[in-house]
Amino acid sequence: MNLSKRSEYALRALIDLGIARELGRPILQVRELALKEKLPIKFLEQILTQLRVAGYVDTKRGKLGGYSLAKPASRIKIGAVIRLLDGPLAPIACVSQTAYHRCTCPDEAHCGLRMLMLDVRNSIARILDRSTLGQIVEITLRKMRRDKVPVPFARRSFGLKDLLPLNASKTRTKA
Amino acid sequence: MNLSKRSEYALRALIDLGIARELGRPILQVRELALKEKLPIKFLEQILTQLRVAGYVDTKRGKLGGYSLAKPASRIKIGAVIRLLDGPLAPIACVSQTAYHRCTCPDEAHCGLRMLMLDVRNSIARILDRSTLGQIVEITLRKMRRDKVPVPFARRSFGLKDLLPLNASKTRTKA
DNA sequence: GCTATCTCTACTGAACTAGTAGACTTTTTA
DNA sequence: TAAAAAGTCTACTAGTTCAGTAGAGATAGC
Repeated sequence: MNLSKRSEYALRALIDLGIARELGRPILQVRELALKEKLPIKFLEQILTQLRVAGYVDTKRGKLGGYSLAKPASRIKIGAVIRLLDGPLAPIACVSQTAYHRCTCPDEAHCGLRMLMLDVRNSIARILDRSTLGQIVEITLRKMRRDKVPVPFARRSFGLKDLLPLNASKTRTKA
Repeated sequence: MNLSKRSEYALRALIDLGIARELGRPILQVRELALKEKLPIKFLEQILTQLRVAGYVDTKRGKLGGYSLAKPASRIKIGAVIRLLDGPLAPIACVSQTAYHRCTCPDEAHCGLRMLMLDVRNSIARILDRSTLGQIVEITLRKMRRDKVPVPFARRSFGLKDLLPLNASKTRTKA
């Protein structure tokens, strides 16, 4: 019943991109994403490439380049992202809707295990196929504001040339 | 979101043991189980050993030996069996009830991914921790009878020394 | 004591996971 | 126009897990 690191990192990155866009910063660099979520940068890069190929993110090369969402967050379904990276949601292939494969049991119609797993797969799919990135971003932001937690990726307020290097605020938070 | 073969085979075996007991044959041999479910016998043996150590099945050695359920089927929770063989049900460790482990995200309380995965884990656990082997056996048997499908592991009706070898009925079914 | 059964330990090939490395291309900007 | 800063692409890898296989040994029934 595991979510792979690939999927986990992909979702974290997408959520961050969604939050950042909502706050007026449509483009983020791999470095920023990796830093914020403490992920290995090169691994994250690979994952973002996968997301680009699948049409979830756009990229811009060169200086001031980076990644952005390729479509409205409300149209990105979490279930689809997980299926892309981890394969089917179903615990066993014989109850998968998207990648059905017969199992070895002699009689599917009377297989107790199958009935149970079908229940599980439907329950998982109901949640993941209905929730969108948009919802998650919205809920997260609302919670952060309610609890007065500083939101990440706030718009840079000093024009293109920032007065502070990117990690300065991080270093100074505790001081 | 995968169920391992280990868990799958374990559950198939337990269900079979439950059905067999219900039909008056409390003990089954590995060979019978492997044959019915088409599983590799030595692998299944390993799994059954694990189930024995955990107290789910009893064994009897020697001729006429075999495996039987160590407790009432109604007291065997599917979730517990899966946890034994596959580890926690939760998709990520930071939402596990039985094996919680902090993740790398900076703020658990405001992590959108976590909220979502908590939902998924609860949904899975709700199903698997509530269903018992007894329920599955009961439903399976009822379905089989309703559909007039021949039930497996019917009581041997000719005393200890069967007139037919074990696989004869299987071979002849189609003829 | 023979035979059929479970028991225990060790081994293994293949696939997967979670990365790392580095040369290359593209864009900005000084 | 060239340096710097970004993403791109391909290849590699250590470690782990999965799904078994193998075989000698213990035990019980006949």
